[in-house]
Amino acid sequence: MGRAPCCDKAAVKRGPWSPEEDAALKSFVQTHGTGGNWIALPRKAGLKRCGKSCRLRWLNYLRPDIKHGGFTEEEDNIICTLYSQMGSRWSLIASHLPGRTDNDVKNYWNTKLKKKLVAGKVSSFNMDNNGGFTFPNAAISSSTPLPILSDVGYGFSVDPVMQFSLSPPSSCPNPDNSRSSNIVVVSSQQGSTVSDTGSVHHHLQQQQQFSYEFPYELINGEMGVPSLAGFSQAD
DNA sequence: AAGAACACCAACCGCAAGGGG
DNA sequence: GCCCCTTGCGGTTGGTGTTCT
Repeated sequence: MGRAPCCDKAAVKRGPWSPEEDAALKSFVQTHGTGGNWIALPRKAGLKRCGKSCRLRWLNYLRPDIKHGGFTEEEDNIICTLYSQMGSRWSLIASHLPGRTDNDVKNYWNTKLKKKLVAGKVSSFNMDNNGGFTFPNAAISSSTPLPILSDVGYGFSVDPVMQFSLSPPSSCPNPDNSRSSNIVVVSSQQGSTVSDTGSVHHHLQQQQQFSYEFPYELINGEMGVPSLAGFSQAD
């Protein structure tokens, strides 16, 4: 026996919401509230929808404080910073962006921001005192302190041998901070993507600099525009 | 002009956590 | 402590519109 479905799928409507359903849900919630029970709500509101579907529709679309439309550069940077700190915790990230939903942020990341980062169009980041990273609107250079994160692009121009440096925060919470990192370097050239990987174990102490030289191969005699696609901490 | 490929995003699915009995 | 129900979350899918060939 599998898990019992949350509702009778044969009896509920699925797919896109009609304006009438939206109006019915919105009117009901604004008049009666959710009553703390989404499962019972569709029946009370006269909707042939699953409670989960109603909840999602309300939270992601019908709530009055929802902000529709494009993300600002400031929102981009907030998302990047928070993603570098806590990964795909979309609801937490969205809680820092008034009017944005976790679904919005997730979709935006997956469809646009990730590509933007890999293309190096988003500002670089700096380590903060808590070991996290921020994305100031600063020019990117290969000497900028590197982040510890995964799946985030980092654009810069380099020599065939790239040298990265990582500065621990001035008030490093763990002065004996030993880390193993994986590095993925991706180069986007016309019509192709070239990647290479490396790993390094480093031992960070307060005020100590770490650097790693990554031998970057020339492909077909031409250097593309490489970016650091992943620099992740391995525990 | 038409079909293919791509991009976007709303919605669904399944799992985990939390709370009440 | 256990079970059941509900909510919340993140990953994924699928429909639709747009761009490319």
